[in-house]
Amino acid sequence: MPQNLNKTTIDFFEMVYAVVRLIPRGRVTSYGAVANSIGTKGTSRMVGWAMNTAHAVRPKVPAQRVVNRNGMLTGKHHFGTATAMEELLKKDGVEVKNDVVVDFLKRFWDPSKELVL
DNA sequence: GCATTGACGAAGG
DNA sequence: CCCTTCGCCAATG
Repeated sequence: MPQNLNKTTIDFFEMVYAVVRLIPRGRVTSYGAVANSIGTKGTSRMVGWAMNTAHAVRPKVPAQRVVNRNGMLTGKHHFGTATAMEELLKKDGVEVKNDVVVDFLKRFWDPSKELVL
């Protein structure tokens, strides 16, 4: 993870936002992966919780690129409309079918893994 | 300051 | 293989 992300100096939410914003267009990741990338392994739930307030943060956090480990859009309900999250993902070039990201494994983007460069 | 909760995840039955 | 339970940890009441 970026050296700027120090949980001693930066809040947990800020770290989550930073990682999520680094997700490339057309790729997705999971809450657990984000949590792991920022050091706090077992905070996958809080990652989702952070996404809840992400909409109020500038610049907007692409929370639609973060799904659960199955690639399911569990947080779509928090996007205002029922199809908002799918639409955003579709704009990113990510196909969504039945609330699940198609080819999730191929589109999966591991922050801690691909961020190291 | 204790109890509940949550956009999760892994393990067990 | 589906469903339940448990663990995780920070925020919230």
